[in-house]
Amino acid sequence: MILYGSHYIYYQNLWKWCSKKTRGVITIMRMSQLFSRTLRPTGKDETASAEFLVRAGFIRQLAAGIYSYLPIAQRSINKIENIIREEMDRIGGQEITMPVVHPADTWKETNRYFEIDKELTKFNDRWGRDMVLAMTHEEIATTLIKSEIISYKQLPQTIYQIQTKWRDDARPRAGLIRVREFTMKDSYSAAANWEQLDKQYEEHFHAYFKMFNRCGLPVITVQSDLGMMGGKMAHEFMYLTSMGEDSLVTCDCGYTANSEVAVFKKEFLASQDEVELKEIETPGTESIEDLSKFLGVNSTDTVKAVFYIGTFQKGEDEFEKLVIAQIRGDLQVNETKIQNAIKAKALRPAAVEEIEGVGCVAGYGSAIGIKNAVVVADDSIQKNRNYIVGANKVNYHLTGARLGRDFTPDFITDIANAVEGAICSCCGKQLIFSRGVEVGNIFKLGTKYSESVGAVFNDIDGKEKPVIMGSYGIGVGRLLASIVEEHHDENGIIWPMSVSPYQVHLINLSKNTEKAEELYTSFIDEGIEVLFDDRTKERAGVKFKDADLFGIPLRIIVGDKSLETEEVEFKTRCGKINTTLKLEGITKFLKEKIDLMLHEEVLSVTGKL
RNA sequence: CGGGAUGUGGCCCAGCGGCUAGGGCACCUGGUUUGGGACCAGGGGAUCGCAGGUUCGAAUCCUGCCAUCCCGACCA
Repeated sequence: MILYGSHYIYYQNLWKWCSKKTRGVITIMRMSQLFSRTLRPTGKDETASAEFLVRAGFIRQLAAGIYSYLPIAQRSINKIENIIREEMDRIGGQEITMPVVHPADTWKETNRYFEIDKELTKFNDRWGRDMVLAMTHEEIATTLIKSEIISYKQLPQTIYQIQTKWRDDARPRAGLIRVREFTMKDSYSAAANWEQLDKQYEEHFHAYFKMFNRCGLPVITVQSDLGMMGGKMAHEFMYLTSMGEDSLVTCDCGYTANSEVAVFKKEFLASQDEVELKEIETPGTESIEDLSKFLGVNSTDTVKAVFYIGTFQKGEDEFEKLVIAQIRGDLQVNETKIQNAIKAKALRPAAVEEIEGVGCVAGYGSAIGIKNAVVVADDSIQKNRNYIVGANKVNYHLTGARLGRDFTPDFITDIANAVEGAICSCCGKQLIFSRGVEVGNIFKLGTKYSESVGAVFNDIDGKEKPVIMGSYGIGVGRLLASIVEEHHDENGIIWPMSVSPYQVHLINLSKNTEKAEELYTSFIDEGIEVLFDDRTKERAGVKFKDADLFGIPLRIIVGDKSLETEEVEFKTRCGKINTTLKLEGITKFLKEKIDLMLHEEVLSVTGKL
């Protein structure tokens, strides 16, 4: 039914439009008609995925961290999304779509409206109401759960969507790896008890591995920071690559963690008798290295102070306060751990004036005698030892300082940063440091959101309880880029069959287009996804270069020479096969090859894990 | 938010006080070529990021702003 002016036109022979051949002609792609174009090398130093996706005409940048996906990319994206859908549906997920623009109210209820800084974009609608752009959907999913779930009999439930998110990231980079606007698969689970949540979490854990495997991407899981999500437990799915921006540790014993939360074994020393606090002159010893050299002591006998300004939230008010982090001299502090320990909204290094403002002296600082500051100490500082600490006086330190007696931190916990050479706390071996891209994550949220939104249900005992939730994300564009990072050579992309925009790249080099056209239609009729390079004005070299760039796994070349013997050339993009095929039975051969590749890919990626 | 760099036809870059802003790629026309990014001839296409200022004269120098990229901070 088409509307022209005010008249409806009904097609009499609608069935014709749905016939197999016609449908095929509609879904085709001929290179001569492709919307995008390929670009020459730029010579810019870019990550492989960014360079090839742009050059091959998959994506175009609109602004920093904001991209359009062109037709060929969209085909890959659709395949990735469908793999995600299949695996989500398999664990009982139900697909929904939630809005991208939210009234700020719910975000105020959970306090994230105030807690999250500039990354959350806030604006007003025409009535002046506070609105936000969705950076994630916990608030809205919880609101939906609140409205739909009233009884334990309805639980457990998992809903998911594949939706646009906006995060005003301070530093977008590396093409699609780190962007501001992106598509994300996010699921939210609702459970009546913790056992149900554990099961949902585990199901997601396995489903994620399946999805990444099917997309041809090897990943590992690491224990991760809870960050702005809050909650109880979290894992990140990491694709290991040197261009990754996340730093993580692994160990042969199986321990893995994002280095933000990585724990390691700290050396504990023999106890010492209590001595008096004594001030000593230590000129020009602003660093631990200078200090221990000057005094001829080990750096483990010192305690350093690192100063930050923490932003804290109290109700709707926020305030800043100096934070003094104390840690044994040989160790480094980890800002994420500090921020989590003291429950600060934000943390930044303090300026000298701010340090002096509470009576501390940078280079000779400690928490001893300081009132107006939040003090957090690392658990490497032993109660039964004497330490050399700053005297808050230029060129002076204190000896014999004891934890508990001389300084009494507000928090004592692990705030140490795992660095190269750190020892695994599980098995005692050296931790291995790597870099990776976070392609997915899973969180046990617990009742954080259900409590603030009021998503409650009646349990079997008749009592009203908050729903126990989980949240699980996968960055679709980042996944696409990671796949390219993993599968490319110097000439372009080498798609895994499962996510390749097309299965077969049919290249015609013959002036007589008849044979190629014939093949093309027969491929379409057999359901083979084919990209047809039917361009007559391009030379062979251009077509080959473009084909390499596109990275479609199978290639059929129609040329005059092989046609003489009723043959065409067959080549795989990975370079393993380069041969000729009889025209007879070629579609059957290709279909079998495609199926085989889909099967083998999953096996080979699984083998890497 | 700190540090650095760059903005010149669609893309990559040259020009860095002197008059009509230049090349390569891409595009259009014609011809020759035709298996790994062809060649010849002709042609179209630019508010030189924006706004001020200095100057007889500004793409070029100065100031401010904006944008993009890289490093760091930040980030599910």
